[in-house]
Amino acid sequence: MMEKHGCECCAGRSPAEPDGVKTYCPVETTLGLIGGKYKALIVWRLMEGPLRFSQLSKIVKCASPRMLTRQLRELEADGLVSRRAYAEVPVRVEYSLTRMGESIYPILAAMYRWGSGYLAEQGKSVGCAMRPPQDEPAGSSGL
Amino acid sequence: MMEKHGCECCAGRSPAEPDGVKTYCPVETTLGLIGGKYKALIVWRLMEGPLRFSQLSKIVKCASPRMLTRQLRELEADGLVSRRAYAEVPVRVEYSLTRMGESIYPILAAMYRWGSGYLAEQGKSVGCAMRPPQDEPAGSSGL
DNA sequence: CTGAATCCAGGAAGATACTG
DNA sequence: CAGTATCTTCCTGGATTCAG
Repeated sequence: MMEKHGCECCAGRSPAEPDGVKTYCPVETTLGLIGGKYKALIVWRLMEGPLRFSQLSKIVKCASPRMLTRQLRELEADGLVSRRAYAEVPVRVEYSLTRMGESIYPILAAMYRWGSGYLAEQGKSVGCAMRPPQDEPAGSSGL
Repeated sequence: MMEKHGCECCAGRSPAEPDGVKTYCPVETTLGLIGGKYKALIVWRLMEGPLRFSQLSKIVKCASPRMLTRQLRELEADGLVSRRAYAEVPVRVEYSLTRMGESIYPILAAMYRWGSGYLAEQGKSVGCAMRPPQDEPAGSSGL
């Protein structure tokens, strides 16, 4: 996934070094994980607890089933989301965050806060399907 | 730039609300600003001080002049980078961060740290043209 | 030195219809 | 309910060439 050419400058998404050892840029990696369409929103909402496919569909209203499935599959392959199917009738599938997925919350929250400030400075108004982040435990709020 | 359709769920990159008021998702906005190719690397390196076009070319080795120019122009249009041309012969152009551009550093640093942990857990090795982030002032290191 | 102009390929994403 | 299957469009980014 995301295989590119192999140059030390953009060693982000999986270049091959001359000696055959692949290296990755942490920032590009992180961006690649949550940069996909709806991914940030999906992860954000799953922070509150597991959701099933139909519930996610309502949250990410404009995503076609195909897109939603793809994003979820990628998040699953990347180890941020886990999928659990229940053998019931009708079928029930629940998506939840892995511990790795949960651990990315501070970054999303930081982006939310910084983005809000940026938008304010640009004279634009905030409005999205995410809910504002909870205040962090004292000490990290200074980010 | 980045005009899309207009749905409250993906109200990230500039949807039009029914009443004509555009709203934006802070997280999508932030991702849009640094998500472009080489943008994170460019901003990261400019943290250390202004750089001219040729210097950036050496840092972002695999970027063609066209791409580098485009990324820089977008960063400039978004208010993160400022461009200064000196009427000399030969021409000299310096790029530097605006205050808004500098203010995004904690987010990049947080992504660097989280991404490093993620890569470690995946058994992959880190290696990129960025330099590891400096330690933050005590208190915010707990991000 | 710092780009601009042009052309092109590949992947991401949208629309629509269908299924176990 | 929770997806798949196709087809198409769009946009990002790459390669190359030329210019002030």
